[in-house]
Amino acid sequence: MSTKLGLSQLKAWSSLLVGHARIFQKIEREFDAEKGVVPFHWYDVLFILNQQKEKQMRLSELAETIVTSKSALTRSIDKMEEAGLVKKVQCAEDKRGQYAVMTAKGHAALKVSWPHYRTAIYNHFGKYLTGTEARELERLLTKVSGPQK
Amino acid sequence: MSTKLGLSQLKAWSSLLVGHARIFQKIEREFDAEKGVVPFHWYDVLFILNQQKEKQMRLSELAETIVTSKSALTRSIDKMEEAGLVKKVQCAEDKRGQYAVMTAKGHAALKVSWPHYRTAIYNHFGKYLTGTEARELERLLTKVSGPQK
DNA sequence: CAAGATTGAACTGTCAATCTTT
DNA sequence: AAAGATTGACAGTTCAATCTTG
Repeated sequence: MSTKLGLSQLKAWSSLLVGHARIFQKIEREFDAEKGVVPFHWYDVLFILNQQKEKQMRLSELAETIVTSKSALTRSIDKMEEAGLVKKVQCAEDKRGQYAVMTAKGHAALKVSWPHYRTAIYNHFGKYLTGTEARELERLLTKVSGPQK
Repeated sequence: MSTKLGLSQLKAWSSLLVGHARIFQKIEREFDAEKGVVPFHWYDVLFILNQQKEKQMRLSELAETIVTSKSALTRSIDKMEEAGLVKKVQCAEDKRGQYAVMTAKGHAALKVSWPHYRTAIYNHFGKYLTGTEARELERLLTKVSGPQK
């Protein structure tokens, strides 16, 4: 396997590191004291669950989707369950499995949080891109994250 | 302040989240058992120090450069000092300040680690991009991370 | 034995408080 | 009072070990 890492690729890599860190630093800074706005990781979970019919998903599948580890997800989901935003339900077909199911309170939290995130994403990310640039950035980031699995 | 976050911008945002997470997951996975290869954050520190004349930098400046908090950096640098890769030296002009200075062992660790990172960055990132695409990705990520400060 | 999920122990990062120097 | 840096307490993450079911 070759290792021809060119200078332009290395600079692109560096811009990914720094750009991602900067943007996140700014966005997370905004929501420290907000009321009813859930933390980013929770938002991610609720966002994905909301896309599913039945508003539920298997834990292992959810972990893959939001790109985290099974153990980290178990702990997040337990916290979210304490907060009443999801509940865990045993799988009927496969007794090893668990579903995370979004509750009404979870759906409400998603709705309350979204305008805040939308504004932050716009102010610290979206407003710097034209539509064409946004589509090109998406294309390149998708390409570069490689084949699934 | 407006909140016109378009769909293309939102999709670009999502690709940044997922892309970054996927690529990092793969690269970090590769170095669990490697010998003499320092963790990513340490590599970052050594890389930056190596660019400086005198191979040293003030802690607060270093924290800004690698986009992390002062307290997190203090803890990293202390660990790196334990491992002998840097040492801390009090600033002569400003007695509040500390320099992180790369040691010979630190420089050796940088040299040992680099080929591993170069290969990983190539395999999980660089190889998916042509030179033109890499330059365009860098341009967009730099633009989108906004004005400094 | 493998897959889904959980847990304990150790580690790392974060926030606010603190200390020293400017 | 503000800046550079550190620290204690705490929350979140990771790794390997474990348990249950397939």
